[in-house]
Amino acid sequence: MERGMISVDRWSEGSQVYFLTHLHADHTVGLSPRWNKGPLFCSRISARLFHHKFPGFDTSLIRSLEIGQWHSLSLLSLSTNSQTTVQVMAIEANHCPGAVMFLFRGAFGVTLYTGDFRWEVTSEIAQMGKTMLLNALKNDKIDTLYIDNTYCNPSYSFPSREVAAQQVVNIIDSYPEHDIIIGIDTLGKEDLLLYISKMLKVKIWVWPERLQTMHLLGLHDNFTTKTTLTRVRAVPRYSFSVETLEALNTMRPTIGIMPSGLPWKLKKVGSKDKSCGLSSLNKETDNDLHMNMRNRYTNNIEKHHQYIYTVPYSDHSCFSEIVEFVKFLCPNNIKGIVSSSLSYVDPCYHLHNIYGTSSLCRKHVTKEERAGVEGECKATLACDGSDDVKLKRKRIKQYRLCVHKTRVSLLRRFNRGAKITSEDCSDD
DNA sequence: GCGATCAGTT
DNA sequence: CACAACTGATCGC
Repeated sequence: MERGMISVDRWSEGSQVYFLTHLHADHTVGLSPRWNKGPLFCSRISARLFHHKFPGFDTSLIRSLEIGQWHSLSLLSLSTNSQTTVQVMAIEANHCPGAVMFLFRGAFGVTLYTGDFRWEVTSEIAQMGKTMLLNALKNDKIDTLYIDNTYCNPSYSFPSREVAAQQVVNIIDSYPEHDIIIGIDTLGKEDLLLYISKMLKVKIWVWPERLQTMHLLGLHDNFTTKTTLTRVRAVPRYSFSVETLEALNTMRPTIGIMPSGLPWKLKKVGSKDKSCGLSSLNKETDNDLHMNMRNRYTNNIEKHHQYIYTVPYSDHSCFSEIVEFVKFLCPNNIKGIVSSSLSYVDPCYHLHNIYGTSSLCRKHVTKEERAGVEGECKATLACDGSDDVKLKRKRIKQYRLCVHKTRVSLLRRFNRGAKITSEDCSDD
């Protein structure tokens, strides 16, 4: 962020202080148990989870910040070569447990780094965040907003997580005799699982390592590692596939649910019929009754495979929420955090029209628009050669028999728990 | 043998 | 297709 001074979710360059918004893997690239470049600031929950993710990490480096309170840091200003005070406040990001935004105030002005965040107008937590931001900013304007632009494109639109969670419950309800598999990551979507657990009055199976995380979050009462106790299981997303579901269905009727903000477009022409075959499942007996029920409960939910539903449950803001957020803050400059997505091409391009209604910011916008166009050109240029690059990069694959698992993968497996794909893992 | 990076997956 | 978040392979030291 501030070169040589402050890094947020960046761990390789040299800074005086480091900030972690949350513990998802794409924000901890470069962090390891041996990392020791300087003090690391994060929320209290992230601090608690930190040792679980990086056992052996030098705990004296970790500083947990109280959410909603200003903290002062004395840093060396590289431009004036003298000590300068920077204030920072952690603000609830409403993304995953422990996730926060960081609001900085210093000689460089006011900067807000959102990390990943969800700005759900209906959610109390987002309202708290809003109040917190208002109180913190008072009359100050944000000079630079680093924003989670993951879904910063008008085509991304999805309901609140409350609504999506109910959709999930409805799906499960409509398959009373089925096992249910839900794809999740190592952190996040706990609220969805809790909602399911409470509404259906069942515990939810998670893999052993995930149960430890639940313990650390104080949520373990609603979870178990005993398969016999429940028909609802949350499994690692990377072990969730069509093949997995088909394999499971040879043993027990099983439905997979993938909570995701992605707008899955079901393209299969004429897929909703006998072409799906229903294979060996004896579903057809009660088909009519249940199909009617399912249709009623699950309209506008994507069933993109015979056994798989995707539900628009997202921990990132949808486009309209991003617009709301930017309108609310009206920052002088906007920078997208996510650089890989299409939306990065011009995070401000999609936003510029909202400035049209807000003359206060107009002059800053034109600057941003220019930046956006520039970025777009660069992206286009990069794309021109992409096929070539891809061809060059595409190496001849050597299909060695890899009996040998690397130490890294074994360690990762050990740390995260084995990749659980089915009905194994008896008890804790 | 390690971290860093690439490739591939849902 | 897209994305985030992940695993596993490979590269370079």
